[in-house]
Amino acid sequence: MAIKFQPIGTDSISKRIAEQIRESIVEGVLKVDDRLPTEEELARQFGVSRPTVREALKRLAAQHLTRSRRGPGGGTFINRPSHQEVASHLTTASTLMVTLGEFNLSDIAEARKEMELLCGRLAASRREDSHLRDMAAEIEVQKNPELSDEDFCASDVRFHRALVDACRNPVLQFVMFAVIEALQPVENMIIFRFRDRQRSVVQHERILAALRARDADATALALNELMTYLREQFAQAQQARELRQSEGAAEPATV
Amino acid sequence: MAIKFQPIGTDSISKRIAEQIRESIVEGVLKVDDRLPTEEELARQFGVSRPTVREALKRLAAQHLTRSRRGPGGGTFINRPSHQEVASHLTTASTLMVTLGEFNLSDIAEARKEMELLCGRLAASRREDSHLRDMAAEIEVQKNPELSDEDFCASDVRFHRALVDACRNPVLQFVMFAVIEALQPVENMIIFRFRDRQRSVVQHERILAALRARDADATALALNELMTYLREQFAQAQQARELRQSEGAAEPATV
DNA sequence: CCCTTGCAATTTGTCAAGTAAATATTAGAT
DNA sequence: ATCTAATATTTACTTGACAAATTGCAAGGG
Repeated sequence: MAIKFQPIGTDSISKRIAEQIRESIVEGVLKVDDRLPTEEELARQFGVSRPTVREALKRLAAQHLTRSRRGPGGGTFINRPSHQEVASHLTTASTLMVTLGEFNLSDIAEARKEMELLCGRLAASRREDSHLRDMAAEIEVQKNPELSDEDFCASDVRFHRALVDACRNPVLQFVMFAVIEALQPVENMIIFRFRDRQRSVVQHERILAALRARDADATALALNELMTYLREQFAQAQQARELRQSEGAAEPATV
Repeated sequence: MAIKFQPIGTDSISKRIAEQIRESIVEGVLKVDDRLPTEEELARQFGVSRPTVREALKRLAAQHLTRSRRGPGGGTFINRPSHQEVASHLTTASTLMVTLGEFNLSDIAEARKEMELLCGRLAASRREDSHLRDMAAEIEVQKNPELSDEDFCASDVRFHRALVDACRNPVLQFVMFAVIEALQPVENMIIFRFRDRQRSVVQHERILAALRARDADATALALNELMTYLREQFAQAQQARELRQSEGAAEPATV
C-alpha cells in the first residue's frame, strides 16, 4: 500500500490563518484599504490566541499584503501592492539567488542583453523627449573623470533605467529593474577594474543618438555592441573572481 | 520651521530583528543550512521576549528565507531560495497586481508577446528533443474535442512553458513563468468564449514544426501570429468584461 | 467663537511564564 | 541485534498582562 496520503495538519496554524486571509484578498472578499477586525476579534473568530494571530499578520506584512497602525481608528489594513515594494522584494530575492549561485552571472547577463535589446527596439518608437533628456544628463555625469567608480556605476544604472522607461511598458520596466539591479552589486564590486569608461560613454552616446532618430535597428545595433562588450567583461570578471576565491580558499589566513 | 524630522524608532522591534537577520544572510555571514540559535537564545541576545523573536522569524519564513523544525536537532535554518518558491511568490504577487488593476491586461499581453518571441528565437537553436516531445504531447491533448475549456487552457499553459523551457535560460524561464501564470486566470475566465481552439492548435503545430527545423525566423513568425491573435482576443475580452462590469454596476440586484 | 492643550479610549506592540507537540537520541527490553 | 519506549530538546501555542501610540473629544484660555 504505497498510497500517497495528503498531509493534513502539517502546516502551522499561523501559516494557515495567513493563507486564509491571503486568499480572501486575492478572491476579492477583502478589498484594498479594508480594515481587518482587531487582533482580539480575529483570535476569537479563528479560535486561537492573539500571538498566533499576530504571527499570521506578520507573515502577511512581510509580503506587503497588509499594514498595521496603532491607536483608535488603527488596526490592520489591506495594502495596495505598489510597484516599488514588490519590485524591491523581487530585487532582493534575485540578488540573493545570484549571490547563492542559484542563477549564474552569464545567464543573467544574457537575459539582460536580450530583454534590454527588446526594450530598446520598443523605446525607439515610443520614447519621449524627457527620456532623451534623462539619458543625456547621465552621459554628461559619466564624462566627468573625477567620478568615483561607484558613482559611475550608479549613473550607468540610471541610464539603463531611463532607457527601459522609454519603452513605456510597465511589465517590462518592472522586470528589467529587478534584473538590472540584481547585477549592480556585482558590477560595483567587479566590473570596473576591467572596464573602459570612455568606451561605455561612446556607446551610450550612440544609443542615445539612435533613439533620438527613432531608429530601432540602429538602437538595437548599438545596444547589442554594448551588451556583448559587457558580457565579455563579465566573463572575465567571473573568471577572476573564481580564481581569487580558490586562492582565498587555499590560503584563508592571508586576510 | 518646516524642518523634515526623520522618523526615529518607528519600525517595530520584530521588523528590525528580521531585517538584521536578513542582512546577515545577504552579506554571507549566515550561510545556507546554517542553524540560528534557539528562540530563547535569540531573545536573550537581542534583549527582547520570545514572541517578538518569533514574529521576526515568521516574517523571514514568509519570504522563504528560513525554515523551522521542532525537536532536538531542530531549530531555525537558513533556506536555499528555490526557483519554484520564489517564482510562486512572484506569480501570486503579479496575479494580485493584475486583479487589482495595477497592471492592465494589454501591457502584460504585450510583454508576454515580446518576451515569448525572444524565447522562441533562442529556443530554435537550443531546443532538445525532450522539449519537442513535451510540446507535441500537449498538442495531442488539445486536439481532443471532449476537453473542458479549463483543461484546454491548462494544456495551453503547459505548451508555452515547454516552449520557454527550451530557451534554456533560467532567468527568462523564471520571469516568463510568472507572466504566463499571471495571465492564466484571466484566460480561464474570459478568453475561451471567443477563442477558436482549432486555430490555436494549428498555430501550435506551426511553432513546433519551426522549432523542430531549428528555424528561428519561422518560429518567430508563427509565434508572432499566435500572439497577435491572442492579443486581439484579449482586447475583445477586456471590452466585454468592462461592458459586463458596468452593466453589473448599473444593475447589481440581478445576481 | 476658535484654537490649543490634555485626557481618555482604542488598538497594536511587547513581555512573562507556562503547556503542548514533535522529534532525535539514548537506554532498555525482547 | 533490532525494535521499542523513555527522555530531552526545541518549536508551536496559550493565557494574561502591561506599554506605547494615536485618535477623538472635551475643557480651558485667547
